Amino acid sequence: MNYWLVKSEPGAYSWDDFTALGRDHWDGVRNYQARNNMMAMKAQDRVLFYHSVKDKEVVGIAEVVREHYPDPTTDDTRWVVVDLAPVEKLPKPVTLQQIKADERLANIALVKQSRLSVMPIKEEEYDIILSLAYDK
DNA sequence: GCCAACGTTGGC
DNA sequence: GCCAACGTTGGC
Repeated sequence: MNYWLVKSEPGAYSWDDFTALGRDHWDGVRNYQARNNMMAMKAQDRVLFYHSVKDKEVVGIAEVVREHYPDPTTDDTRWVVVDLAPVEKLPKPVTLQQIKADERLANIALVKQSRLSVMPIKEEEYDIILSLAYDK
């Protein structure tokens, strides 16, 4: 089991949009590093759903339900999508501020590489983020 | 709304 | 193959 974090601007595509659909393909990734991360995703991997720009917080957990396949929104064969389904909404969103304030999370890509939209998360880091979501 | 960081493109 | 110009992302 691997762990990931994906970003979306809530104005463009929010957690609520995602849960309303129940399942959706994650399209529009046009960055090689992010694409490579998606290609490494396996069914059942856990994916943190992060709202960028406006909220700047992790809002929910999703699950990979279909591994990568060609992006149906483009003819360009370089790009792929995965299918994700919501698992649960976090009882309390974990803000970027909280993540930055926690020294155990100092090395996650969300902080180090702010422009990457699909990134791997270590299991320990995933656990820490969930503990922040559930403890407070 | 601004701008820093960074990825991509294209001229040479 | 280098690098300047340009576009985009996302935090502030």
